[in-house]
Amino acid sequence: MQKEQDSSLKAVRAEMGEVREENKRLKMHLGQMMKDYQALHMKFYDIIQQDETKKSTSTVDNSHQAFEEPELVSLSLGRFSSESKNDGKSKTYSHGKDEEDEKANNEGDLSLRLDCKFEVSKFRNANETLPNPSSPVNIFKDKPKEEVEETWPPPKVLKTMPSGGEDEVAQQCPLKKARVYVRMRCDTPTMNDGCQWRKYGQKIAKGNPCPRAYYRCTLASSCPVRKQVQRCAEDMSILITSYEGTHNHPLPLSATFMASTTSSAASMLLSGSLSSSFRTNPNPSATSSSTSADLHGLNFYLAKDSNSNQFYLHNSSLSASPSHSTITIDLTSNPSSSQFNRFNSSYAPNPKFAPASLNFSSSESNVIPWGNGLLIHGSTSQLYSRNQLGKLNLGGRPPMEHSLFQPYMQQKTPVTSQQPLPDTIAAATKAITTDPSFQSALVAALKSIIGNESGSDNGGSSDGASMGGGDHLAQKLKWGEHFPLASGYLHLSSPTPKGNKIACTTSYLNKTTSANSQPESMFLPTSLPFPSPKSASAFPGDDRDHSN
DNA sequence: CGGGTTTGACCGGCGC
DNA sequence: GCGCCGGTCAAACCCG
Repeated sequence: MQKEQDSSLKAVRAEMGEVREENKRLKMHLGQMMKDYQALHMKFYDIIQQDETKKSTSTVDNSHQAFEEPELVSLSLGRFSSESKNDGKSKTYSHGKDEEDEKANNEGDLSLRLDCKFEVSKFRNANETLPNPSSPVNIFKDKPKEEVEETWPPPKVLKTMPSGGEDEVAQQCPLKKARVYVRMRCDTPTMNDGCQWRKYGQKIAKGNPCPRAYYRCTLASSCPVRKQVQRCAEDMSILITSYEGTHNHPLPLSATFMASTTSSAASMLLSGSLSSSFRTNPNPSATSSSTSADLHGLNFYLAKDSNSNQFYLHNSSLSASPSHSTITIDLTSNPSSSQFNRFNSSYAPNPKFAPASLNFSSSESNVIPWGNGLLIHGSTSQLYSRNQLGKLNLGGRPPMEHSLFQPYMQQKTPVTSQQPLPDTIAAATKAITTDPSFQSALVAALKSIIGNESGSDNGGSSDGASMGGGDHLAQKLKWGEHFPLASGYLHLSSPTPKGNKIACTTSYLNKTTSANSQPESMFLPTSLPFPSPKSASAFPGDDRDHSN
């Protein structure tokens, strides 16, 4: 008995040592990335400022272009193209000095290091020596390689997808399907994701009494994007929407959130961002083995089902199967429910799809102010992921973001806190629900996080008519209308591929915040995100997507 | 009348 | 080969 304890203790210590070593390496990489980031950030500002001054007097379309371009430049993190186009650019993560300091102050926080792991995982191809070989458990060692080869959009989609355009990169490796599931509580039959959808079919899927509705994007006649809407069998209030394909046309801003989210998530899924090292997770609920990790603030908790090769995610994650890759974005704000169980039981009706979830909700999330320009969203619900923080780098131009977030950041919360922080949550909730500036900034931040798929989704692009620079406010209003942050729980994750860091570009933020005189109605806090205003029926059975 | 929805039929993949 | 099942098609229908 004693021997066993000693040996296990030794093992744990050895593991700790390895993790420490890995941490050191990661920190080094982080530092390097920070330098690159700072440099690129400065360059980016210059470019943006030039752009803005150049195009401020242009037509609506041009203004829009000015709006879109910065995203294409600065937010193209985590695209497939980013890797080949500009490795340096891909390093423009949101790691700020504060964050680095914060990490330094949290020596023992493994999650932060894992955060780094994903950061560097992006450069796996370029630098095979990146840390993680000593990782105690690396169940994804093989898996990610598969994922790397996976592609987005799926081949099926490619058949109908017009060549050229911004999907070129994606078309370069048409191998596997990727599907992004979005879970959210929604009373309405379908969430309004900003796109126009035409229903083309409905089926009763096995295992779910609620019919599944099939939609295709009608914003462009040739758009290959399809979505399926289905009520969760176990919780009818949860709407499960799956997206497949990539928009090959400009999207209205209101649609970019979801499009970018799904696209980014899929990209991350397919790009093998999970390839970095993982650690075993002692969570007994894990079916076989489990891992937890963090993708730039996205709490990853994966439980690998050895039988089905499925990865269930506690908080957020993604996975791929040889045939089909799925990722789940959980936007349900249900503090009382067990996400893990949800995913395990009610999710992924089709077992042949390796389900994964990217949970934007957390039972014990907090919004942690983190220094200048960094808004940290973290979850405290994991065993060792509780300090993994989704980071919104709202910095870059300290004065503005600082002033913007100062009031909320002053709701200081210890990063190392292990318990739910009601005060913080309350503060965040209040901030989210009451302060339009904050909301606006969050919109920008979210947009920046997941809007970097604009290359394929044309995130930030517009439907042309109303998306001019002068209509930015209107866009935001629309956006806010479509995407009210739920229940005061703001769960930000950053499903960017290849572990790209989330960065809220200052240009966008500035634009956003500069128009922060918008009325408070910009965000209508509601417990149900993405309500479809026109929706009439409550179930996909009579699921009419009136999001158009 | 045009566009969207409904719904049964059809098709292809997959497992047995 | 057969049946199941998910996904899609397309004619009929509905609605503004």
